[in-house]
Amino acid sequence: MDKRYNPVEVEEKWSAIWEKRRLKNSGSDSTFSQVIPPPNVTGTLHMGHSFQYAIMDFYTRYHHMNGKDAYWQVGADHAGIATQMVVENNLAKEDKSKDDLGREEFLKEVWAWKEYSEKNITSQIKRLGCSVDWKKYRFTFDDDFNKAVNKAFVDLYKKDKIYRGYRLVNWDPSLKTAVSDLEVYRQEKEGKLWYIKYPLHGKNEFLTVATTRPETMFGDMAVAVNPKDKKYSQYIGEYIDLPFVGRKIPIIGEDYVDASFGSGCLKITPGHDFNDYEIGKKLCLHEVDGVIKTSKNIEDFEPISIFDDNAYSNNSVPDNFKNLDRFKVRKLVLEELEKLGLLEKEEKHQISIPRGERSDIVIEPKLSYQWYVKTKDMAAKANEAVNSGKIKFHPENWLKTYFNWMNNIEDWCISRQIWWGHRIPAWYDEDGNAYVGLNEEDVRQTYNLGNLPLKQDEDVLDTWFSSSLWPFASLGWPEQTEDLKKYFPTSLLITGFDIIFFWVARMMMMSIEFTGKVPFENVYVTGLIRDENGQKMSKSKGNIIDPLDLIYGIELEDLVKKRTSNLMQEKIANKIERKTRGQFPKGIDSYGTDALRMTFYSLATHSKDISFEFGRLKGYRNFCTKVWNAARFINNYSEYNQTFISKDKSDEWIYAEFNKSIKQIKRNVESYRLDYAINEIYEFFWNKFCDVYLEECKKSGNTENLRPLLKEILLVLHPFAPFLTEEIHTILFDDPIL
RNA sequence: GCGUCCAUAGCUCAGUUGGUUAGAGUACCUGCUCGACACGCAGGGGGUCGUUAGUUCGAAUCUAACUGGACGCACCA
Repeated sequence: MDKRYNPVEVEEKWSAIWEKRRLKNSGSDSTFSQVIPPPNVTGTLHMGHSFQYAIMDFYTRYHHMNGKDAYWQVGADHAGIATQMVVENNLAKEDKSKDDLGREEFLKEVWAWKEYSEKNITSQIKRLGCSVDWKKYRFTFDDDFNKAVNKAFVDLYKKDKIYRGYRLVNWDPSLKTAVSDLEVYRQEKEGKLWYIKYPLHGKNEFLTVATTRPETMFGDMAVAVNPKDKKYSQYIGEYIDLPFVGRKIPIIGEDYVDASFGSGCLKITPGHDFNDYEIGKKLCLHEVDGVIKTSKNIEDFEPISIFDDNAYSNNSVPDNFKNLDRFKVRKLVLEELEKLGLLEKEEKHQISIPRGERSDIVIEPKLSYQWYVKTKDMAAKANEAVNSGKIKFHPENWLKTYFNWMNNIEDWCISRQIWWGHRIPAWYDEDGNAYVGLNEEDVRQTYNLGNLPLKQDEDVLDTWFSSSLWPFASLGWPEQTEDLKKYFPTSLLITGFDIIFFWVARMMMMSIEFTGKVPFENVYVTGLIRDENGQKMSKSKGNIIDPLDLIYGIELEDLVKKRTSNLMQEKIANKIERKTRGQFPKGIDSYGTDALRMTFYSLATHSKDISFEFGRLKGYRNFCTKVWNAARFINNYSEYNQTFISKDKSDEWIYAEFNKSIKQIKRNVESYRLDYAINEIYEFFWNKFCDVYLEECKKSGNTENLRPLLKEILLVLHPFAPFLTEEIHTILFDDPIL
């Protein structure tokens, strides 16, 4: 044995062995199962993945060693929008767009990328020593999974839990697709509130409306005032002549209007604002010969849409405002209003702008046909499972976050106007009637359509729709496979708090819907890995650490290159380079996977942000060396007991301490406190076993118990540091642990 | 607006039911090349536990207010 432990060599050896095997306790009637949150095939894995996989692997090995039939389902996610964006960006570098290629050719490109990314990801998972069965690998867009997705869609449709609706959605003008509420974030910003004078019809008077979005005035269909507002209530029933357009729009009374805000008059633009849409719907606003009318018939409701898919003004606006970007329209509208003397004033105003989480572009509410899942009933059932204790959250306080969202859940828009994803299993005839079925043949038979020309829906499903089926579909559903029977519901789900709504809640709803069972019994919600200052790791901040660089180490020049290449803004490269050189003047050392794993466990506290810190990593690398050297020392004694037999006070003491530690560790592991657990074994090994017991043994010469005790310790340590312990165990006992 | 979380050593964090002198890793200081390990050993310094008031025999821990910070949800045009 070398004086220093060389993790890289040892780890490469064992990970190559482990990737070919499958942990099995087939005789056991008690199982432990979990599914991997399938990583997106968008590139490579980051620290957050490594962190969570380290914990998942811990639990898999731990339960396996405790006699359970432990199973960890592995796989990857096709990640619709995210992956499509990566491939589109790659094409853009060659000055090509997806439309140049066409749908079929483009999808070929995406599949090629998927292969590339998948190879990276799987090799990384293997390198971390994850005990998964690679023969059971699943991809959310493989053929069987596609069937499961179609079946889920069709079943929900038949149960009237999926419907198609024409309404306002969050439209991403850069991706040109609808996105769900969750995929929109709000940016707080200082904006402006413009006061615009709207001329009253047949009078030489004006009503002043206040708006943050003057460009949408072409879509105005009413002006609303509060009926209790004495200043304006007399105008209810009169009309406005909408400037530029000449449309006659009614002045209506609406309790929703806050008389004290702005001018107290609110312009109603049902085609471009969610609140206005609701008001417009209530009054069934529609235009007849340049006049907006109200009615009691919901069929009449017809909002005016003034932007196209790119958020450029369309034919519903006057000629000189046509075919312009919405922000240019705004500028022009303000200029023209000014010229007409209709712009009364502008005020500074705090606004929150909706932006697409992927594209960062300002979301434009847009009228369109989309598919929706009715969520209220499903959410109620999921909540019931939580309330009855069938699903437990760890730590529990995440329940509040969960309920906060679930109790106010809205229908889920699941259609996306992109190409990479599960095509919606709906077919249309020439009149636009939709038929839903597993495939075209199924549709023709079910609806008795004969040879009627049919065209499949061009849209694909939200990625989270397929992800929500993952816990059971990855195990074989809708087939009643052995795996499904044995490992479902799964025991544990380990995931970050950031996807409780996106994923955890939706898995719960879908699982109960389709299997009648909860998807998992326990949810261990982890924090998110941040840099050493608690900052989110991102390419643009230049603070990304690749877990592989911690395992293998990296030269400074390579690290600088890695951090400064492919930046969106070239300007920040210098800053990042300086920062990197300052922080890592000698590059990054090689620490090995076990040290990294143990660092992750020690950081797995119950806080939301987890600052990754090199001090810890160094400490655990030192610990690995310590364990190695203790083993090397013990290996020098050729006489030893087969099992631990207490001979003196020192023996009794260490064995009692060891048993205390084992008990603590068990307790901590079961309560999802791996930070306590790792600390316990660390402290026992270093402070008690090495510093005290080993020294006592040297003095007394009673060294026969060292070897059997080390063997026992290695077993306890194994799920924390699998490579190191396997190597030592094999050297000293000529036999691997697992 | 509603809600959640955080503030403890230079740094990053624990503090598991309210109970001795508040802990760990790292960094720092002083000795040690003495046969496992200098990625080590033996010592050491370093904290008014964000502020204030309260509950209590006893508070880092419970309560309230405040200050500073992170985040989630819903939003007034």
